[in-house]
Amino acid sequence: MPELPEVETVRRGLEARIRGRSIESAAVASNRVFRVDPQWLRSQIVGQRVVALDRRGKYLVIELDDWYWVVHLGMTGQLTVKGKDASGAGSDRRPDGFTDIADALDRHTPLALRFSTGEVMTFRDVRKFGRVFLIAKVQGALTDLFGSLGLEPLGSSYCLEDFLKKLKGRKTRLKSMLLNQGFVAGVGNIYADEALFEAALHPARTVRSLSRAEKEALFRAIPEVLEKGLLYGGTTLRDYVGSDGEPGQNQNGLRVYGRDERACYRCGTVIQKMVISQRGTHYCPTCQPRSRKKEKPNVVRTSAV
DNA sequence: AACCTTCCCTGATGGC
DNA sequence: TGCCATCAGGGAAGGT
Repeated sequence: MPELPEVETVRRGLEARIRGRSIESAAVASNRVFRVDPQWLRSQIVGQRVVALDRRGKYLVIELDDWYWVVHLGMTGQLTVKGKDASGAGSDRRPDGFTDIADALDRHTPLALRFSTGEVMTFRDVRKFGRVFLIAKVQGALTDLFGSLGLEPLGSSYCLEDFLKKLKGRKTRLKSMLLNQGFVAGVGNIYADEALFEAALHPARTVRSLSRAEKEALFRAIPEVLEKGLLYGGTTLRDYVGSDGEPGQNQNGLRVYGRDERACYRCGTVIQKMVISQRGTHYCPTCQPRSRKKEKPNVVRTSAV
């Protein structure tokens, strides 16, 4: 599930591989991921150069000469680049393995393009929860798309004052708040659970039940778990791969997500799973008590690590 | 306005 | 072996 660390890993990979390159040819197939007419998109991006790669929350922004080409990977989206010598070259084939760029399309791959240098980039999305936009580069062009997004947790703009302002007057549960991109952009189901564990907060607690110290703990925990995910190249549970096609490694470092019925690394208690906002939610009932922590927390340590 | 629920979509998985 | 139900979840849309 591509969340901020996964999207940022893809962005960095693309930065190294396609920035400055020109799109020589492209193929698109009708697919619900396109939020613009796919043939129109194709006609507009061919001949354009990749000027920059940016990210806002879970959105990847591929800046072309005249367009912002915005991609959201949804649940299973994969944006990968293969070098010109990456696949078996037949006698009648291009060095990249495709006679025609349209040959790179398949049932789950509605978009493929070739750069002037020979690399081929494809967008694959099995479950079609991804989205592709093409927006003209004019002042405020991305406001419609990004205007409602919340704080950017890894940016220098991320500050406690704004965070507290966002939480003010809210009654929603912590897990729901973290999943809502209007509070903090880029957190998804996995990192929400990890952040709540890191902050020692029960996911079903409400925003208004938090003490000042607890809000500060959550404020700090969010970028902490995202940075860790980024350090390990993202979390791969099933579909996620970076732009090089390689999975991430952060799944090995998760503290609670997917660990229900196993022992908490911190205290040994069995990790529980519940559903909040229709999402599987994992937590340690000892480390993340539902009622507010006592003045003198008495954490029992039954196992190391 | 704030908050919650439903729905989209497909492959993997488990029960029988 | 095959068939069917269930599960996973980001975010838009609809409901309260």
